[in-house]
Amino acid sequence: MAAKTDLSKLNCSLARALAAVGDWWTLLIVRDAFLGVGRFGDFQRSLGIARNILSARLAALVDAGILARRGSPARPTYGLTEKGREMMPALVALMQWGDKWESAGRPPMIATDADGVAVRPVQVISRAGKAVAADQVRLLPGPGATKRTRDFMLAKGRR
Amino acid sequence: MAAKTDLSKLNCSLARALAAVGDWWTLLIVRDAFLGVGRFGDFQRSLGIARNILSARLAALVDAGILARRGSPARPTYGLTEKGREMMPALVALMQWGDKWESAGRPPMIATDADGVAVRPVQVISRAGKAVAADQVRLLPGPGATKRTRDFMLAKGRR
DNA sequence: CTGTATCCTTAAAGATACTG
DNA sequence: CAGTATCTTTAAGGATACAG
Repeated sequence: MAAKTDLSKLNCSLARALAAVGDWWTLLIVRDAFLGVGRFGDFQRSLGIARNILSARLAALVDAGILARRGSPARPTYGLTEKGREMMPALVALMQWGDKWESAGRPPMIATDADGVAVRPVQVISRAGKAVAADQVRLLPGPGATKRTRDFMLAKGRR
Repeated sequence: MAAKTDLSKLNCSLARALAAVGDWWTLLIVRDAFLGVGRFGDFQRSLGIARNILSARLAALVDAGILARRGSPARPTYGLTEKGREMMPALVALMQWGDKWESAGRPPMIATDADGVAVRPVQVISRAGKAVAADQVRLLPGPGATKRTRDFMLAKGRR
């Protein structure tokens, strides 16, 4: 990072999402939270992260409304909020991508439904309910687009 | 990051995915590539990234097999490979999360199908074809899990 | 056990000049 | 236009000691 540009200014939801959770530790902490980890010490041992960094990350996640501190202040538990839980599809999609392309076909971890049956690969689904292939997905300006963004996207979006 | 631990050692697909694409610029470059950007200069202007950084990131992405250099060596075009295109669901999921939680309901950009109709929010879908709520998704050890990972996940995974 | 406070190292990012 | 080569800055991360 170092002297990094502020991603949250880029007028892009992806950039904002990354600004909120855009480093390794943050997403891995969220993953641990999904796994049921809640204690400071458990995060620390699970991830091998330095205590001060973990402290800062947890505070940032609470600040961002992704985690919530619960229980006794002296010995709190960190749990996902709704905002945090809604990261699940992105997390699973990333994990599946890693499974397929970076784990040589031997995934250390798989996402399942409540019955323990592996879920489908996450897909982009059209309004009509059909899977949309990656090269068919288009990114178009939304209501929050600036003129600059709009011009850029329309110029480049023609394919 | 500075003296960072090597994420690719964590035996976690998410960590490996993050190790491959785990910084802001990388994902934003991939996003631009989805938008049709292919030229060095266009990436540079679009993102406001320093030339040397862009150069390094593009090389890393090519090296990781996410982008491919095509056309004349003197004036190449960077295009997504299949591995790159398969990041789309994760990218869209992250973008939608940013839309909902970080863009005050005015998304600068929306994902649509080929007809320009906004796609559904990305969901985790069970083998049987039903949406799985975030708190119903379970993460279980896969074939590549080490004993340590397995023990950890089973201990924490009980909910 | 859950942090906070320091100190230190290092690598990531920026700026910029230069080359093919 | 598409990079490479330097140089500098800065902040992220690690280690560790200390506090409640």
